[in-house]
Amino acid sequence: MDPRTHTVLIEIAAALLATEGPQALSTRRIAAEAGTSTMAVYTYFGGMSGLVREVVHEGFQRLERHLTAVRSTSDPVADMALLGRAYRMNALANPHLYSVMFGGASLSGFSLTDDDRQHGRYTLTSVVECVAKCVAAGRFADADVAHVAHQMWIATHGLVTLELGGYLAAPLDGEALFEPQLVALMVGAGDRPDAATRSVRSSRRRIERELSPQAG
Amino acid sequence: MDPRTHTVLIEIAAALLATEGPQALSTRRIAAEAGTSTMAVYTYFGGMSGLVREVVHEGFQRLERHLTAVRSTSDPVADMALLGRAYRMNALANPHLYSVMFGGASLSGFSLTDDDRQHGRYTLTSVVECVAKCVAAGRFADADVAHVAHQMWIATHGLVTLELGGYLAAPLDGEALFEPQLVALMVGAGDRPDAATRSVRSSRRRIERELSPQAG
DNA sequence: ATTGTTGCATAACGGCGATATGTTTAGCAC
DNA sequence: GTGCTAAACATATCGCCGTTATGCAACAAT
Repeated sequence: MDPRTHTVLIEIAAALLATEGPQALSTRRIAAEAGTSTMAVYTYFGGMSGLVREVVHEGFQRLERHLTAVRSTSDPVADMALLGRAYRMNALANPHLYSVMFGGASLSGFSLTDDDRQHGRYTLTSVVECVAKCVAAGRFADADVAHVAHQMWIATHGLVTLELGGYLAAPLDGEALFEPQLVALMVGAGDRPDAATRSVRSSRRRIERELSPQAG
Repeated sequence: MDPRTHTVLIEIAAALLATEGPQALSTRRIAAEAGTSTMAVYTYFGGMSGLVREVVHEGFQRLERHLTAVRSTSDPVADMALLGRAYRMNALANPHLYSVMFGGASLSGFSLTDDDRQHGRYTLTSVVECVAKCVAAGRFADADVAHVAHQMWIATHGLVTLELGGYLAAPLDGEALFEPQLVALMVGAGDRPDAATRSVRSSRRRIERELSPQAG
């Protein structure tokens, strides 16, 4: 059992999924790129499904890392917007992976187990904590925190999947819809419209400020 | 060119997709069930993708029929909730079809064209009209109607896809999240919380009333 | 009647996931 | 060192897939 081959196979599969999409994932192709035979996929992962499962777990971990990497500011509502941005950007950066993770993109009989989905639900913990902060700060109404967190997740997921599916065309594309969508939900959660708008806009400015040094 | 064979193939494909999922869709299986050969799929649809495309178009039409079949009441906000219910119920009744339509469930290299997606966007026309009514009735703020309609669509789509993916588990399943999600968005659109809650609840009672004679 | 076209059956091709069957290698008791 | 065992991997094969090529019967037009 060579742990290097194990990781190499996952990385190659992830790269193939990212660059050429689900239909590029085949045992023969992966084995060829790894310089081994198709049997490696079976000895290490029990088959194609097992390998895809590992790639999906990797995707969940990456998503979780992106979300926990969001630094909290003094404005919890702005933090929520930052969380949404991080979530959306991660999905847009890895569209095929996101589809397999949440879209149930049925690739050659692969399907997630309840265990896999449990990883996906951890996505919510960051959001729940943020909603709790918003409530504690008096910005959101003292409603069911889990409900509100789910609403944020659902809306962002819906936006992302429709965007990935090509259903949000310019001029009303995902970018133009993201902020008003968040503001509407925040107002629905009890925040004042002007305050929510300010928080969301400030989160955008913060992102732009952080990205500009990298672009320059 | 037998138009009956044409329709029979589509119906069989749709039935297979509905009952056994995407992986049951194969030219050989469909041809066997239709009592013909695999060539029929190619003479009529040019290949598997063409057949799937017809099934998807059928799905869009069925969705549109479900949405336009929603009778408008005296309360446009309740109408919006009824629209959302019809959308969700249609998706839950045809989960595999919905995945192919919007989830980009990559089955054997099939992918939607911009023309296909245009059909999907017609989904919005019912919603846009309903939002316009809500604004006209003074229930929603006089904001961008297209934005609000998109928000409704996005949220309902997000709820449905997460539900289909198995990510909304009891006790916070799709059923428990549907109404608060709608209320939050309606409040975000400018409606008063108590009024929105009443409208959504009345829409649920209306549905229950209409379904009870069928159940008995 | 002949010709061309259409509709579909049959067979074949390349590629897929998966399995069966070697073959080679690694670890280890002695 | 030798011999044994088990794992890692290669090769070949099976059944299924979408697709294409080929053949053939029915029919239309001339």
